[in-house]
Amino acid sequence: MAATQIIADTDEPTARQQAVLDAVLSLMVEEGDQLTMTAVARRASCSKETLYKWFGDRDGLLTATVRWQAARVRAGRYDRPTLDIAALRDSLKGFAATWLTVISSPTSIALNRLAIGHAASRKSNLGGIVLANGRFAIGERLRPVLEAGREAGLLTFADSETAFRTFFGLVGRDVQIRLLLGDTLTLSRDEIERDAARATDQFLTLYGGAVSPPQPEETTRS
Amino acid sequence: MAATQIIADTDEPTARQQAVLDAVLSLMVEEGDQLTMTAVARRASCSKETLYKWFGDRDGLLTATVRWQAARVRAGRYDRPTLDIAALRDSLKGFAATWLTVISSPTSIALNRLAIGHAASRKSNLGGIVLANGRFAIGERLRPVLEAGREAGLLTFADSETAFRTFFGLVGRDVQIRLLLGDTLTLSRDEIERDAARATDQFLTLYGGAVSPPQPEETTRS
DNA sequence: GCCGAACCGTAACGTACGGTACGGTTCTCC
DNA sequence: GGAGAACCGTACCGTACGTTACGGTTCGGC
Repeated sequence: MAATQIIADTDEPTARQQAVLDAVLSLMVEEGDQLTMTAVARRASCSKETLYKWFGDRDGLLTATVRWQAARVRAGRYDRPTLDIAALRDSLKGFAATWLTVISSPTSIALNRLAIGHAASRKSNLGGIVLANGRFAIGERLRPVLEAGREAGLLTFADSETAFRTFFGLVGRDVQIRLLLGDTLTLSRDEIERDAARATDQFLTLYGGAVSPPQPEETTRS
Repeated sequence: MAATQIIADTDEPTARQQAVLDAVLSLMVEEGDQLTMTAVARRASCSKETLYKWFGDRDGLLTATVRWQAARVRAGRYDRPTLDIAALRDSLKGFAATWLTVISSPTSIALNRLAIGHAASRKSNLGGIVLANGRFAIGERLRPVLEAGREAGLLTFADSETAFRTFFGLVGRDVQIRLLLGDTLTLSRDEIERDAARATDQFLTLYGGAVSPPQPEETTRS
């Protein structure tokens, strides 16, 4: 083996390597298609030789980039399930707003496009990594909230996974697929807040226990 | 111009050309990545020269393929809005089941992956075509049903587009993004029927007028 | 100050693939 | 049955890009 090891799955990239991965991300967002090794080397002001020494090959670089972005998104972490309806609503609304913010960000769009393109071929499970750190990670983080709500009698459902998937649908609707397909759809902070509130109210209407949500009016527009 | 015109946007492809486009579709589903002009010519038993004469270039071939598949999907067409709750429920459930069947089909997955990959670059609006014939087409077809339901007092909403987007989310949930990212998720006919019924009941719970849906129980699993 | 490791910049290589050219074959029309 | 168009199969060309190689530079350790 060479003196400098190829970056392993569990290794934390060095600061310089992180800069390279950030260059990949920025290039991915700006150029989309033209994500060549030469372009990455130029953007990151490093040599291609170094790229290959650190990441093995192009797939390794992309995989490291996806992991790097995933680690960054995983930062926020708020469990501590509470027991009153207002806190539950806030918690759900916060999740919804965060999720909408993530999926509508240029970085997420570019990353998902890349992973989806890769899912077409067999090699290197980029799609699996994105799924594990996106859709499934948020599901795992939301589950204790839902189950705490059920134990407090605020929610009624048989399977938390099914309940989460409904929430997921109410929040995301057609946003992600439209953005991925190139639809010019901008979500302002206000729209995200309103959509998050609407989805949360709808979810509570469907899964709320004895307690009824404030008013399920339909005032928000797309 | 050559004797044989390049296939125009409005032209119906000839039978032989349709066979070529079907070859593209099958190749796309089976090989995913390896959609080269040489492979298409081999699969379709035609020469590359013919491909270029008929479709101009690779993008033209892909565009024609997307249009061809879109025309095929657009076959079923059922409006005739009725006025009782049972018919409304059936109509919604039918839409939901059809949509789930479409988005979970290998052809749709491959086609959307291709269009999403293309959306990353600027050239040739494949993503727009897929959106127009998928998401937006079904929205336009469902709108009269929703508005007829509202006029009959069966549904309550301010904006049919917003109502449709909620229905869209309740039906699709995380299915499409998971499939696009390579998750092995198979939907049997029974599961599709149950999911369609669940989504319809949930939608009626949220948007039903004075009439209350039968029982909003939560028995279906994912 | 010297040595070697790490790294930068760039040139070079091999291949895959989009696109073109061309000879041979089939089909159509007269 | 002869001319020409359409088409098949294949060889060919040019380019883009992943990957490798190499000379020059910086930097930490002694």
